Amino acid sequence: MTNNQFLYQIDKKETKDNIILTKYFVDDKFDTITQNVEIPYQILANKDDFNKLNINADNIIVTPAKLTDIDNNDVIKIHANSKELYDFILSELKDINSKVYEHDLPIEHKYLIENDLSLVSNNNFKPTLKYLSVDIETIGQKDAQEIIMISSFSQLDKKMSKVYCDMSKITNSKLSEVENHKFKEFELVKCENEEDLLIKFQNDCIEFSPQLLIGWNVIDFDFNIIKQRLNTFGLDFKLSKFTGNCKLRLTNDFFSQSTMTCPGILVFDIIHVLKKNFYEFEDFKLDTVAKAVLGDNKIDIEDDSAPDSIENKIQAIENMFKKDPIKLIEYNFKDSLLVSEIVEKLHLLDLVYKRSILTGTPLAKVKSPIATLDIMYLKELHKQNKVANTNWNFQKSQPIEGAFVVEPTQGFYEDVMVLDFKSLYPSVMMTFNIDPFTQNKGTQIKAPNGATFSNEPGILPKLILKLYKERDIAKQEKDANKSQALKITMNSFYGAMASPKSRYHNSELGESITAFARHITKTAITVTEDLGHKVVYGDTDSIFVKLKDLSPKEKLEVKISAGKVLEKTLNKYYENWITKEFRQKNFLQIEFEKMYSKFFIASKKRYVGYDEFTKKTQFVGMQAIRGDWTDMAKEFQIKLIKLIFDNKSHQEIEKFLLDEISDIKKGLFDDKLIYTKKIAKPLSEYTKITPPHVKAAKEVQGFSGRVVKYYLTKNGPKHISLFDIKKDELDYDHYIEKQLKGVSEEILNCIGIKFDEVVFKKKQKSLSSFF
DNA sequence: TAGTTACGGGACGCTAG
DNA sequence: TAGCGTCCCGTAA
Repeated sequence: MTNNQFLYQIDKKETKDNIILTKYFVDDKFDTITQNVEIPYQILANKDDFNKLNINADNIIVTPAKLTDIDNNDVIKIHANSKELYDFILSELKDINSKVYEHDLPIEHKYLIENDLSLVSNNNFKPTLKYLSVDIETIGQKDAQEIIMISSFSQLDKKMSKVYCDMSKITNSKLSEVENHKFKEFELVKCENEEDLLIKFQNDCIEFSPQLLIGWNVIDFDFNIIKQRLNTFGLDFKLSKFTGNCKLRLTNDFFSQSTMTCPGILVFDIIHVLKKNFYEFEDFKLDTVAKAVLGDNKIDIEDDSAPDSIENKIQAIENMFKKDPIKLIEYNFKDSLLVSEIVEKLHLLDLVYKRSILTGTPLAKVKSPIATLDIMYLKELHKQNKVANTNWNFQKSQPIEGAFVVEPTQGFYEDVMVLDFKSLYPSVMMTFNIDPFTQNKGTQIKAPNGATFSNEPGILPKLILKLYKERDIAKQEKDANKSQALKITMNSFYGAMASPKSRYHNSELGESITAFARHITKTAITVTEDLGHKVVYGDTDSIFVKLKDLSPKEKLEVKISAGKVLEKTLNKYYENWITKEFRQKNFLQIEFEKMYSKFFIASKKRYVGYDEFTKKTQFVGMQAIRGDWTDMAKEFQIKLIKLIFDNKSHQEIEKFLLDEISDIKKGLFDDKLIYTKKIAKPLSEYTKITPPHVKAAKEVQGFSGRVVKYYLTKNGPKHISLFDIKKDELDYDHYIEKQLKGVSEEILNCIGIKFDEVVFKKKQKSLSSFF
């Protein structure tokens, strides 16, 4: 047996007598190894309280846990030999209002913590899960879909490049063409019917035995339908060689995401993996992401005249299946391939594995900050022979006051430099020793909100410091993924502490973090302005500074070195403050990050800057980057800013505006006047007001889905699937007044151009020339 | 089963007149 | 019909 093993999944099964954990490991040959452990039903309870109970001790084993709780009470471990007894003891303890510790902790996590199991047995082992990327194509109306194809691709085995196709559904005249076609990249598995297709796919999957299934929206769509269709034919939803079926937990509510688990197989929807690792794209269509990541594109199946409504897409697939089944088969395969290529190009799974290994959190849970913090924290806490409370039924608490944002003066500026604090919240937690177990234990450290912390090193700061140091090493080794994994983990801890769902949550502690952060950013502003510079803006951990006596004509190097001087001054200030006032090691660090030679600030959280380092214009928070503005307006704003940054004349800018208006009225931008907005809750719950996108959605019969695309017509909002170019007249005045003016008025104002005057003058002119 | 708060700005819909 | 509070979405950090 090799010692290169990675624990990638851990399942539990409750029996009458005990709990059985199944551990799934992957080794360096990509094989799965399983191991079962039996765990007794166990309770951590307050010793004194338990002794008050009159319980027959024959069936239970009580051992001292050698742990104490936060109030220094002794804790005992109660082993019950049955679920029944366990439940009984619990209810007895509850009756006398006794504390039970860490009882909400999932048993798998408890096991990992108590046994201090490393997820990899050999630290140099870089695990890889054998995955199968899956995509299906269907025909038929919603809720009555039939699967016509399933494609699969594995990064580790070319033989798994397959498209399973139901040949019985292919148009007769095309059948021989498909049968004789030689597909280069994959094997076409010819199936007699849908049932045959499902069985063949299922058998191949079981035989191949991947550790991971991936795809695009693969749980909510592909596997959901695969499950339904298997059940229709009386077949089990089984994809794994290990005992048990796959479980699909779809969430109908609008907030959480669906999950799927199989014995020994994890299932990742790559969309969610990307989002959880802070990747950003224009949207999360496979097409868009593939293009951004790979520069590649899918075979285009969409009819250009019919932008992506779901109905149209279904229709397009049906049409292609009839007219050109070979193309659809290739298209189907390409989807599976693209998902794999995205994953490989970004080393996305490697990032997830690293997060798991670095935090000791099972792969399925790394996306949860609370679970991650819990596992890391409890390991340390137990080492100190302490035990945490159970977070029984958390309640919504008063929101914690958050960050400080500078009220800016709207307008254009030149040479604005951005300095920001590196990982501000983690560095605050380390510097000020913020931890539930150091809280109220001494007054050496006093937060602006009144919370006090001792100098005795806390667990949370220690955890962060460990990650912080590892990140430095990762940076030196140029391991971008490892560095990113550590950054994500560090930054997630504040969120976990500030959530009432976390067992460590308390408002005063949460407040202390943000209060320190506000204080620090405000001090940075004071110190900077005392030097005579001007702070134009700032948000949470950043300040935007216009340096005094710095001519725009100065060379870039001169500007940069001036920025570095300020950076140094500020860092010296904080070093001094922390060591003198708190006698702590200082982790606060501000860095000269950006140099905007051209800068426009619209309001808090909305600005544009031309970055001298990247040589790119960055839009932050502006309409130009918001998904709920029309393309026409967004593109106009970008062009307008460019004209102004390029110092174009007023005449030129006014002409640009007037030309745009006339082009809109000529209908040249009709395809860029579509509004896109998400439906955030079930349609029936919009009771207070009916926003335009909801109106548009309500007119579509049986509307399902979360994205609404609509036009604004003279008769109000109209969903694009119901829009009829002959009957519905686009409301150009609305688009000019709301969209065009909306994205440009405040900008034009700042350079002394009044939108209304320009547009109004034009009207007068055209009228006079008309008469 | 679940990280947080701050913020801008359009549209709606009630209220006063 | 103007003014204003509220809902709603998408965003910054």
